[in-house]
Amino acid sequence: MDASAPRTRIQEKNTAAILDAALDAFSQAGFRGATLDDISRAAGLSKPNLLYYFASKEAIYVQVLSGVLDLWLDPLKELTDDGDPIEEVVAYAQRKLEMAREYPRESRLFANEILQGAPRILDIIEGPLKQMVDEKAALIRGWTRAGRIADIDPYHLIFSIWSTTQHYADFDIQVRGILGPGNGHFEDAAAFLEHLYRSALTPR
Amino acid sequence: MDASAPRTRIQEKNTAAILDAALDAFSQAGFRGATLDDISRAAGLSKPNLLYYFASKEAIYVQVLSGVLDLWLDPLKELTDDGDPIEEVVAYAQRKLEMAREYPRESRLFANEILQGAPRILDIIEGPLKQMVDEKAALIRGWTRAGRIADIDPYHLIFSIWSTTQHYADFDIQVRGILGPGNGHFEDAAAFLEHLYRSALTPR
DNA sequence: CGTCTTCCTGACCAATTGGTCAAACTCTTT
DNA sequence: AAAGAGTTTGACCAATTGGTCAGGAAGACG
Repeated sequence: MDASAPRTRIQEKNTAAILDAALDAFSQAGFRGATLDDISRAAGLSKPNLLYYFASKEAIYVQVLSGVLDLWLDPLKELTDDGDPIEEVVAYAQRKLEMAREYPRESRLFANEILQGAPRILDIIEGPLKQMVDEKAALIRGWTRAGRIADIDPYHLIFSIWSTTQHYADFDIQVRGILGPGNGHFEDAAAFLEHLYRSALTPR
Repeated sequence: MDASAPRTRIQEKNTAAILDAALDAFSQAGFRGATLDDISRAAGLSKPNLLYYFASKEAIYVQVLSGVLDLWLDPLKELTDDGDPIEEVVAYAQRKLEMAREYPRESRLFANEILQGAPRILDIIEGPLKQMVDEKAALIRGWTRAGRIADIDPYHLIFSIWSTTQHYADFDIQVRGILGPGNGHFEDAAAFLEHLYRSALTPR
């Protein structure tokens, strides 16, 4: 069966349940740590039925990962030359932080994949992702040359935005262990990141 | 056998080989992803011989993790009231970056553990680690109150230092995929982070 | 209603994996 | 060199896990 294009209502419902359960499982335990039994139990289906919809564990993982990738690399596209450069960058950081809050499972799955050496998406990183980052880095370089922002390495700026924002999803347990439960710290993080990038980018 | 206190030369050599191989394996594949066969092969020992030195896979992992924790939480201790506050924070970030360069395996193992929900070290996070962070946060708060640095959330400052520096170890593949191979980017990262934190902390 | 397709399951399988154990080997010590 | 401790291994085991398969149940449709 090809579950990438559901044709009936039952297929649609079940593939959605599988992918959601799989996102849960894979993001918590990694590819190897998650089992088909876990996923099928969480999806409310039998294991053979899982494999009726997807050819293999790998196939499930790849489809989940593919969905995550689309979602994950999207916000960067919106970093454009439209408004004030500093506001653009700050807004991008806020958008990424929002993603970490709204989609922690996706963030963790991505982190897991990269940690294991990105065996399935290395070509995407070295291809489309690199290309987009190069593009945005050139844009930022242009702002620096025009004197609109401080002289700053655009690649490491982007890396720092990725890391600081995703930290609140990937290291969630650590953050909560230190700050206590609840979600209030996201407000503080937003304010902190705004200050961090505004001060780093403001020409002096 | 209790491998935590080697008594003979053979024990010393073999436990060291096992722990090193285990650090390799666990940091690359996580606890579940790594197998005793992997570890024993890399250590040049038979599997039963591994289990002569360590009671179980879990015991190996715990000992490796314990070593990593000691190493990992150390640099923060050196953040003191000795010199100029801004230089102190910048130096801390540089130290952490240096750790990411020197000990990427340790960084990844730690990241893996936290990602999986820190099942084995949650008490350390909520206890000693939280305590030390609280302490350092109070120190930084004091600097702000004295007008020596900008008004900034000390907890999120520490989180951002952790995330930006560890990113170069944990997301190494992504960084290299975008910047190309080699280690030259660590110099650029050091310069970037210095600028980032200097500008964020300088009172305006 | 009957038929054809889609959906689902119990039973089963081979491979992997963490771990055991008795026996053998080697090194140290007296 | 003999005793005794420390070290190593091959053979084995039970549990888990990804995956298969033949057949049955349930929908869709003319």
